[in-house]
Amino acid sequence: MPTQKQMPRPTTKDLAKAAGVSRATVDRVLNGREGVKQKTVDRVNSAIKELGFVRNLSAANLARSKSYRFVFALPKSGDQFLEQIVRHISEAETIFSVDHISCEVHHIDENDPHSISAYLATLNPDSVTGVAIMAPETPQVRDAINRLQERGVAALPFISNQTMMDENWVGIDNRAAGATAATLLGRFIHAPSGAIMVVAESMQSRDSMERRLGFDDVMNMHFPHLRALPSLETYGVSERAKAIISTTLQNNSDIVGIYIMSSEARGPLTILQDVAPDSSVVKIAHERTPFTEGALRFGNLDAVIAQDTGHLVRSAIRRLKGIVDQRETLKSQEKIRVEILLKTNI
Amino acid sequence: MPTQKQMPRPTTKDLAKAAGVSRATVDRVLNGREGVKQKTVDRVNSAIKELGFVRNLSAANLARSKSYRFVFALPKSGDQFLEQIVRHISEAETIFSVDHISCEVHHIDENDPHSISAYLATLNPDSVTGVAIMAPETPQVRDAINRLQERGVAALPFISNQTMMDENWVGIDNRAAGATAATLLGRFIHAPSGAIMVVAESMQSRDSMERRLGFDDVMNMHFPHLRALPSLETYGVSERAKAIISTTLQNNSDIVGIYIMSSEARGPLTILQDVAPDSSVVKIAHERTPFTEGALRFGNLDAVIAQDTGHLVRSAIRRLKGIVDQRETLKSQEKIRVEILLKTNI
DNA sequence: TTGTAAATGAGACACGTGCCTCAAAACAAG
DNA sequence: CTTGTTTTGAGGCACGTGTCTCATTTACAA
Repeated sequence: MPTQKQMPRPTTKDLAKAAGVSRATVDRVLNGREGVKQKTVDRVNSAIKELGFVRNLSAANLARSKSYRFVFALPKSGDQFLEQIVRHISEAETIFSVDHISCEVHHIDENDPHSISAYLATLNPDSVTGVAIMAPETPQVRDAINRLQERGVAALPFISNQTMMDENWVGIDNRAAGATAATLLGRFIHAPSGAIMVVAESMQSRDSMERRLGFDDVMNMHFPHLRALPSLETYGVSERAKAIISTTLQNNSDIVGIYIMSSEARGPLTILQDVAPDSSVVKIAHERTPFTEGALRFGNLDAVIAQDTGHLVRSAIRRLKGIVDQRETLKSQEKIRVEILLKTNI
Repeated sequence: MPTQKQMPRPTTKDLAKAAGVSRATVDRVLNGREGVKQKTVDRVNSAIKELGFVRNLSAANLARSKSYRFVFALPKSGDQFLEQIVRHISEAETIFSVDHISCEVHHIDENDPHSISAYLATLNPDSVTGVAIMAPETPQVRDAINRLQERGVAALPFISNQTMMDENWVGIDNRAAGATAATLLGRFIHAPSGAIMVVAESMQSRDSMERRLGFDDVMNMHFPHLRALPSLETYGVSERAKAIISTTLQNNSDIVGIYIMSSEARGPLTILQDVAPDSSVVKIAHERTPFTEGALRFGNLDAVIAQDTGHLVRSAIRRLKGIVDQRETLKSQEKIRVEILLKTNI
């Protein structure tokens, strides 16, 4: 029974001894204080490597009685998807409280980049450790994010993507999401030909555009017998939605599939059930909400493309904390998956 | 700008003051030492509620310089699924090291319940904090798990389910997984009728049985035009697999779909490609591995039903830690999802 | 009332790190 | 060499909790 010796982790004291300096100097190096000769810095750093020293974060946070205060800047509009997110934020707070993390939701006007950037400008490191920002991409917001980071507040685009943020955001690959919707529609539809209605809230947003791109890619490539119609934009107004949806249905008697791209499926789907209650049409929507779950169960939806909102929230928190602590986060854990929900795996 | 006051969390000192006792007594109550009058215990407990006191785990662990040592008891057989798990265990170790958690893999002979229970009997709280056990259900193993817990070692069934463990295990709902496979097969197959071949490693295991049950449920209910054949058991032997698969193909010329139920898809799928390379047959397998990913990309598989191995591992670690710390874990986070992978959302 | 056991309190030290002060040592420039 | 500056060391206190010891108080039975 070869039980490995349980070597305790080296401490700053061990470090000091190994580097032949005092604990005070070790502290100076570890916390980047100035007034240390380069040679000494090097000596300490190589001792760190040699011993495999990692600072004990709990002890450090205890000593400076540090706590993390994160803000989620979310759009005002209260659709079910956002409700889920808010719910998961408070849920996450309970489990992250052991790490002294607290979270707060701040509602922003997603259509007013100026007010968003003004709000972000008010945040300072003393009161807020980090922000997760869900807002459409605009130059103002991007600048505000950069300035936040310079000021020492961690900032992270959340769900809504921002160009040039590349790896540095939390959310799904929307192109893959659209492609997945197309694949499912294509394979679920048995008709030899027909049209597919695509409903969006607005095609202005980067997310919608990417979804549509991925959708069209797959449609053109693999299902040329199906005709994807131009995206209908509801602008979140139900009268308008009703009008354009019923017009489209009238003008295209061969509709065999419907792709609801927006994160709020309730409106369009309810209208569809009013206008065309029969329907052997294949229907796919986005995001898990109480409504889409119900629709899946009752067979009013055939599939849902979703991102796990709980995971989104926890991932954002972990990554904000990672930025603050200057630690890497685990990529494989933080990747948000494009989930497919059927009646059987809700 | 209503900045909330950042009230620091109450400490044991505050508790003592509030309860009108000394810190020593607070400690006696908090850590369940005896020799405290019931009345005093009550007084402290109500003070805890009143103040909303939660002990600072990092400080506590620092004080007793506690660290967690978890063992993953995994089958010997080295299929790709297990390799993924092992990989994710070492990956998880890096991110959990900040919590002073270390993990170790111990290989067990999954077909020898006696040796498994003998191994588990050797574990004691001094060297091992908790074990995640992946082993088929047997009375011996179940007993060994119970005895572990009595001895103060956290124990958690892992991936392989055990009856009566109910909520207390880490893994997917295999019935739902089977049902999901059936739904996808049913909807992907456009033929008006035909047979479906079902390949398993063995139907002895609880997991296989549950998958088959869920599969048949959906098949019978929603796709009566398809005929699911009896499960073929490969016993992990490739000669046998080859024989029974080709026989089945010969005897059923109308096969339109294949469901590979085992966690190792490579064997059966390779054989299929040898025996029947053309194939417009719809094929679905389990578990994400380098092999199944490749097969999805090349179109040799139409879908994969998977459980996120990284999530499985991290969930097990969190839950073991939860048991040790006597804290609740977040159900919504620990639920392992039945994932559907297509070419587009790998 | 006394004796004894049970219950509680007071205090110290430890865990690993941050942060501060003050003195000592090393170094540079004149 | 002296003077002034930079670099380093020694040491202490703090963070919140665990775990001792020893003294003191309280409760209860004789």
